[in-house]
Amino acid sequence: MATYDQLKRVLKKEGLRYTQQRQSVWDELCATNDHRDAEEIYLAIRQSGLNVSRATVYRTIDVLVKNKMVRKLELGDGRARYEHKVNATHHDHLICIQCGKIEEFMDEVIESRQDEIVKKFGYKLVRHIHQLFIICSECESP
Amino acid sequence: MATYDQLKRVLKKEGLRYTQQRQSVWDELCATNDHRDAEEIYLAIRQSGLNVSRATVYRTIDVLVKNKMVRKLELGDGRARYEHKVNATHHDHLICIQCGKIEEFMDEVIESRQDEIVKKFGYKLVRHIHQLFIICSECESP
DNA sequence: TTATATTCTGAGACTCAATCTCAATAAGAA
DNA sequence: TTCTTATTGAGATTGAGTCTCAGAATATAA
Repeated sequence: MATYDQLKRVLKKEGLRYTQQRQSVWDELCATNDHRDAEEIYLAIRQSGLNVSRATVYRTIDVLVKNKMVRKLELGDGRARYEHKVNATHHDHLICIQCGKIEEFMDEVIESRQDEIVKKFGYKLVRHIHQLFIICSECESP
Repeated sequence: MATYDQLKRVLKKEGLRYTQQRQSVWDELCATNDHRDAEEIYLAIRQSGLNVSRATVYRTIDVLVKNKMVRKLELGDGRARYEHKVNATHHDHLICIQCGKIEEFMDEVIESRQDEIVKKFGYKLVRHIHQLFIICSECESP
């Protein structure tokens, strides 16, 4: 697995042990490009025959998010979604409020305007959330 | 009170009765330009000597949000914040991750880029969230 | 006005994602 | 392999927000 070393390296950096459970969480996150919640990831791992607890899933995801291997998405519905960042470039999201489909967008102009706004205030930009809640074409005219 | 009629009109439109409790929630929301959570609003009303339940605060806020008298802000920390929209123009938010201070920004270029992006996808924009998480000048060099 | 119907409220039970606890288990250094 | 220490899992706990339902308040009918 290509990302096996990355996990080991990050765990070592954090002073954490390499375990089968942590590997399985990372594997499952990398298994798709979906934006899934913790419960879906937990169930998918169990589906594959491995025994991992919810607590471990949450704890491992936290480490991965902290080390930028995984991105956490807050959509305002009380359940965080996660996406792995292997081979990923920066992007923000379009979310269909009807079917829940999530798509990605990236706009250089918006990115630089953000920087300028923050600069004008004299602040330091740490991260941003930019979500466009839409009705997708399938939902608009099925 | 300038916004007294607005509340009555909206309640009538929704087929709801005008009550002291609903008025007090709306009054408290209008009392400041802060971005407060439901608990803070609940406590502020009680502080002023009125007896209103948490349930009523939440229920009333929902009606106000639905009717665009109040805006709900999801910052990803599990507690929604609310701001009244009296005399307010559209804006998005800068949030200091150190002290929690919230400031407002508005950028025509970003607004129109958003529309273009959504149009390119063939979707219909319903609403958007754009939050810049920053470290403010006071927190950066105290 | 009084009677009747309907909505509203409040206290606390409940939900659900996420976090915490702690005894048992596993990793890894020596 | 032994020993120390971190990790895990089951279930308890948290906390924001929602729901329930009997009693209170308000509107409508008479």
